[in-house]
Amino acid sequence: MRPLTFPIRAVAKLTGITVDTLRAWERRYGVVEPSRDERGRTYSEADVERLTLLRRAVERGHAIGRVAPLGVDELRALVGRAASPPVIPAPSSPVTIDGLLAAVEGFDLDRLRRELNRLAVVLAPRQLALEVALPLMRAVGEAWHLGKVSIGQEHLVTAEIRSLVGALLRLREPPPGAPRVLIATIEGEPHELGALVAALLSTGAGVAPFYFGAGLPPRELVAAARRLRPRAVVLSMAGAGSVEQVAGSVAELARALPAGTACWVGGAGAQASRAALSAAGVEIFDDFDGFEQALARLAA
Amino acid sequence: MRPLTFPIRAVAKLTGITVDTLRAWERRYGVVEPSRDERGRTYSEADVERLTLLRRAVERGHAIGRVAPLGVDELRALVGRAASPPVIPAPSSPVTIDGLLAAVEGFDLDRLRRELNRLAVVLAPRQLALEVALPLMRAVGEAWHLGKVSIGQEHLVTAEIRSLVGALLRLREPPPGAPRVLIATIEGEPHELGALVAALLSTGAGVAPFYFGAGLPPRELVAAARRLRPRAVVLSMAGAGSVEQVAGSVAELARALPAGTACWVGGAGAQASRAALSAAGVEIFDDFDGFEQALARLAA
DNA sequence: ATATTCCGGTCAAACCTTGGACGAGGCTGT
DNA sequence: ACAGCCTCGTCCAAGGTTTGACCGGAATAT
Repeated sequence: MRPLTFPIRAVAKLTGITVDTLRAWERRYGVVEPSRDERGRTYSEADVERLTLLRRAVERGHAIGRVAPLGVDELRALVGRAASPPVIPAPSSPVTIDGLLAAVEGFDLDRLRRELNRLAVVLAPRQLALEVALPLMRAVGEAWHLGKVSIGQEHLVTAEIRSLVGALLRLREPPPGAPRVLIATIEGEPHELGALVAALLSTGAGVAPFYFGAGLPPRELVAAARRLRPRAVVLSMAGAGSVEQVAGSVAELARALPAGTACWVGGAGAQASRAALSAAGVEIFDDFDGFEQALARLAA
Repeated sequence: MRPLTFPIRAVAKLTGITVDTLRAWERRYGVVEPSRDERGRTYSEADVERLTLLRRAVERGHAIGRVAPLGVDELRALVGRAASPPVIPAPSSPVTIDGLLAAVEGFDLDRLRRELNRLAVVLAPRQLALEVALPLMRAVGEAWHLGKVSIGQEHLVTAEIRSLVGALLRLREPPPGAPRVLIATIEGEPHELGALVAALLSTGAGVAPFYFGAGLPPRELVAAARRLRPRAVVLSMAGAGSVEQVAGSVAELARALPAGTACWVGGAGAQASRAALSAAGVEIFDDFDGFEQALARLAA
């Protein structure tokens, strides 16, 4: 393949040096020696890198006349990365679930939605997922056991949170080239909140989630994995239904995944079927903390 | 199944190249060789991809005459490897803001909010900012000049967009160790939309924005820059008010910034006071494109 | 009739080239 | 302190090419 070359205009955009200055630097200091063709200067990639370094050096106060004759290595040393220490500590405001729960108990959907939106604006998605969505669902579950909320109310709040998290999910575009994970819930496992939270955490960790929703047959997931080539297939097992059957499906899936694609499972159901799952090569996460660490390893 | 083909009009929409230019490119450089049927040219999907790449290359400063003979792979290399497998093709679907404008004209805040939220869910933040928020504000401004909307309506939609973009901003947490920029509007410049968009673009580029809002005195900004040590202080100058005075404040600020912190300014007001600003060492951006490239250089 | 496409010709704006000049800021010697 | 010199980004002029857009006329389909 022919080496890439750039006309002066493109170099100006890439380096942030104006066209005039570029020519002046070349004329006066021989900063680079681009080759020419009938259309004018053609810079090489090496030229562009050198110019970028020079620009940075100048930005830091060095005179162009002094740094112009330096070699690339010297320039690189000159503009070496400076990590900057001072970070503003974000005051972590305690979040109360009580207000939300009260809204649910009072069937006050409006208030619930308002509160959730307010929190969504104030909190980072990760915080929202871990400190609001999950505790709220847990609280609602307990309230249901106590007979304080009905099954209808539970569905209501689930739907609400689902749509909120779903919206958050779409709002964050992963960086290009980020590692991919495929996130879903397997056939027989209808609770998708855990999967949603996993998707949200993925985006926060610089991993691109492909969220497939709840109740996918293993075959579908395998087919999807073959096409998308994710680094991992992430499944959530809440463990409310028939754990054995779900675990069986997961094991079947894990064995059929292409090489290079791991199978990660979290949730109470996963912990209940630890033996069967790990025999099939599944990695089990006991909490979202471990999951986030695994994500960080992927993104690194 | 017959392979998909597109008439010239559709290709123009898809690639963003006008019909005339499309024909000129073909005539002069043989950029693609679409087949013909009785209606005219029929472009293949490959043609469309090639043309899109060419357009991007031209946008980045390459001369069409020079890049025309290059192969698809070379073009892709030239344009940067943003080409992950096209799982989410993200066709640059032109978003219409007519509905939004109609909602504003009809004082239909509910509908405006609904529409904006819908778009916020569907579109990536970058797209939302550049293709919805900015054009909408421009359209509202024009409608105001024509007397079709009142100043109150303008404030309404401004507030709405502001809160939406503000929410988006908080939703994205930058990766730890990312380079920082400080974003604000200087004393005397009340329009903060440009600054908000800049903040949004920063997060997309892997740069952590510290957003300070509108109307900061230079002294405050310098003090903040001293503590935070950002790589750049980014200011938006819409240029509605007294441009000279604002430019003076910006120049004052630029001279007082600590070494290693650049001063970047964008907006119509910046272009109007180009001379005074660049004398003070301010870097001026004519469009968000240039700003994004500068961000990319920071993050690199 | 109206709309779309075709083609070739034409034109103005943008671009690249070289070389010189201007001016703001910094350094130095008196 | 002040004049003089140097540095360096920007601007200009002049001469050339490139390129996007527009025009007019013809063909064809709705």
